[in-house]
Amino acid sequence: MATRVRSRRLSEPTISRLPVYQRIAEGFVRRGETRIDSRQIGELAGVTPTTVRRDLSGLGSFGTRGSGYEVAVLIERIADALGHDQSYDVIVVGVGNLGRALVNSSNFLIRGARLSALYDVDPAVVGQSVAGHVVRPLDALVGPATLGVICTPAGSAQDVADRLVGAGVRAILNFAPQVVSVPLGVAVHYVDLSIELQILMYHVLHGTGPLAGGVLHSVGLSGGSPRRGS
Amino acid sequence: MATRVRSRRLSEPTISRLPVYQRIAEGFVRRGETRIDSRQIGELAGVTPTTVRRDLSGLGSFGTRGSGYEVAVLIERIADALGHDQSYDVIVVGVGNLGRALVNSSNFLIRGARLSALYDVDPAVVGQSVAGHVVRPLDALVGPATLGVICTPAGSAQDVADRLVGAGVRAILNFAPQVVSVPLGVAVHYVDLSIELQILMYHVLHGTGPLAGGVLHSVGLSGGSPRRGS
DNA sequence: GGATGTGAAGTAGTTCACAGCC
DNA sequence: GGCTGTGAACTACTTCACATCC
Repeated sequence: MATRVRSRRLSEPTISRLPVYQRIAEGFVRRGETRIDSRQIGELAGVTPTTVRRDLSGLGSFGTRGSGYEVAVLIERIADALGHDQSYDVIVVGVGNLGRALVNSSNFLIRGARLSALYDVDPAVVGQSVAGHVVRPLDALVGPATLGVICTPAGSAQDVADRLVGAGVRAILNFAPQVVSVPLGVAVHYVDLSIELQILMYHVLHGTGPLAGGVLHSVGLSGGSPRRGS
Repeated sequence: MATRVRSRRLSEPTISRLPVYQRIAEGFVRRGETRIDSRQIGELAGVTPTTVRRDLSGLGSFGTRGSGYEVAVLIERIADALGHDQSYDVIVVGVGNLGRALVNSSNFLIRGARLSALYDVDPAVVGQSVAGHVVRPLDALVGPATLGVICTPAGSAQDVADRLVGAGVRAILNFAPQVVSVPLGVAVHYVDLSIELQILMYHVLHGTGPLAGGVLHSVGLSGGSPRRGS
């Protein structure tokens, strides 16, 4: 059952905004609201109402002219588009400060994500129990898992990425400040803390306030050389 | 001395890639290389050579036709554009798992960023010494500082943002899963871990491999209603 | 020859403006 | 009246293709 198409392909910015809309809708549910309109969503998400409507129109036409969207349906549709009915296994490699913080964070492993195993190279860390999992040695890394998280230093990132791909991982979230190369078909996203700070400082220095704040969205290019297919 | 214009306004995607190029160039320096070309940078950064050249052309014309860029000059120019000669104070609010991990991370506070103070509401945490700073109570939050980092739960994020702005902070990095509203002129970037996972899962489910990976960059809209621009 | 720097073309995303429906 | 959904216009970013210079 490959699900009925699960809506057509959405753009990257749209995909990154849908979870925000969904969170807003959940807030409405919690407050007992039953309907929401694009202006309200936009206000809370920091985007224009038009953008909200354009984003949602990609999920099919389920709003009501004159009165907005039913929150329950909205949540449902976004969950469906994002595949929240699926659950999936997450491997975390690198159990230092950051790795530990992530697996213990209440914001991290939600909506179907399930921690499958933790790995590290450091013999002092291997064998420890973290978030209910015994940390295993990196050499023991095996699948299956859907998603891998890299929390190692930059120098190990490529090696870890290769191992993750070898274990069948289809997507990687990389916290190491290092671009990694992966085969086509594997998605990689980067969270680079020092770069975020540098970007913000650029705005401070150049007074780029006008278009301040923002809902996160990420973009990017690949591993292998982008053209000439790899 | 407002520095001579510091090059013209760069696009958001360009700004987010420059630190990556710089890191690559520093790797070359470390290996004793003295020159680098756009193809090499692009390969390692995961973007096309054209994009690299377009990005760098915004910093002025300092390459040499036929042989690329001198690494030392490249690093210099990027540092100049990004304001790396400035140092600035960072306040971190919320000293839970994540806040702790950040301030202890070697990737976080670099290139001019200087930890100025840590705050928390939890009396059990206040008074503790973390990363060489005694955690202070949130009510004692005062400036001056340039940049604030929010590592609190979502519910406190807006309150903390208001306090940070009150303390004179010009830019905020928000790890709480909550869009915050700030005055025009204050930049906010979001790092939302669960959203990153959800985006990756979307790609896994839809087999969006072709244009895989990606250097993170975030954007967004602000606080006030986005239209009616000022 | 070889790589930069950049007009011109192409592609993606956002915003406008309004027809359509409740 | 009010708000959705969407063609059309616009803006932003990327990629092509090549003149230019070492």
